[in-house]
Amino acid sequence: MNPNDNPATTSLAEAKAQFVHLWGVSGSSWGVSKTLAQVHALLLVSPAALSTEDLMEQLTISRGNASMTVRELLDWGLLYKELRPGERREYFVAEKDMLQVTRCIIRARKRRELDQMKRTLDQLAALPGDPADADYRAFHAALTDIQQLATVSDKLLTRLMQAEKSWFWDKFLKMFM
Amino acid sequence: MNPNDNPATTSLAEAKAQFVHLWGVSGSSWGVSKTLAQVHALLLVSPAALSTEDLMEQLTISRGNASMTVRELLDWGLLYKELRPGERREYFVAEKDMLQVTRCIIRARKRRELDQMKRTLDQLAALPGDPADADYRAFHAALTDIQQLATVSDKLLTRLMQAEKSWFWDKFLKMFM
DNA sequence: CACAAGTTTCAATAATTATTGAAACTTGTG
DNA sequence: CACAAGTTTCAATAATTATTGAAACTTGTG
Repeated sequence: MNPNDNPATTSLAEAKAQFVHLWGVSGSSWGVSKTLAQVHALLLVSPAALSTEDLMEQLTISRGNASMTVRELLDWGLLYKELRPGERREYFVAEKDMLQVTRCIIRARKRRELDQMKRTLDQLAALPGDPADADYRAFHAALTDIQQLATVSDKLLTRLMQAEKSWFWDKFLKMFM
Repeated sequence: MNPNDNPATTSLAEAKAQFVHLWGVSGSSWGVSKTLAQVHALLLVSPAALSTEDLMEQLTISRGNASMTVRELLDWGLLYKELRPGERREYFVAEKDMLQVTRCIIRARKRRELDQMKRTLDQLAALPGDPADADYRAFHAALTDIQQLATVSDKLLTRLMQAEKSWFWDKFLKMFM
């Protein structure tokens, strides 16, 4: 009897499939492609490492898509290569520690959403203007506010990224006391 | 002489235009449409309230686009209507307090990115399974981790949203001591 | 070096998302 | 109620982003 025939295993496989599907949907609202989210989800709940071939098959995506997606996830730090001696084929495992996963995601999103904005804000704030002009002062004050906020967010995110589990919980508790 | 001819005013207008442009670019990386970000930016740095007509003209967008975008920003809580007695036309002003703006953005993003995910996670966690199966236990443990993380993020964001300026700075300082 | 077994790139295409613009609607006023 | 002055809706279209799949590349081995 194929082990997938027993009801418990079948329902587990279904649950995993559903997780992959739902993670994909969520991925879209987080601004990453459905495929990226699905590959990540699939590897997160897969006890064994999977090859590009496995991913293509299980998610019915093309070889090119699988390759690019895996490369991006490696870049985020969410996946590791697992090399098997005597095999050309590469296998991938997901980082399973959710604290680490969170750090990687924060890092990637900060880079994409915040760092770029900070650079352009600095540029704008450096533009010259007439301090005697009330309109100019108002504009400059708004810019400064935004910059300050960006700086605070940056610091907060950076701190969260470096956080140890204990630190995180400690501060978190303090925050809500 | 047209006031826009003096150099200081011209450079201010240019700086504002650049701000609107850069906010639009940033908007894309934040997952909102360029137009939404630009309308918001334009109103943020505009001392006076603007009408749909003004927005169409200054950003060269269509009436439909302007209407939908303004409606969405009102929905986020980032814009207010300014009604002028004896005029049919509606004018809009932006919320200028950046702490408020941040709250609105956190609320909207939380709703879009987190709340939906939490619901689906709860659904998945409720799926039955065989506790004797090691694979099932691993899957369930992963789910629980993710749920826990989602809950913590939710609480953190909710707290940030309710934050008073003083509270925010106080906690923020404590956090980095 | 030729070949096998893989991976990566990238132009073409598909899918998705944003925008237009005209028609339908709303609201206040003579 | 007819009209003017606006707003909203939504099907068609444009713009953007993701995906495919075949060709180019890489790497290890006899």
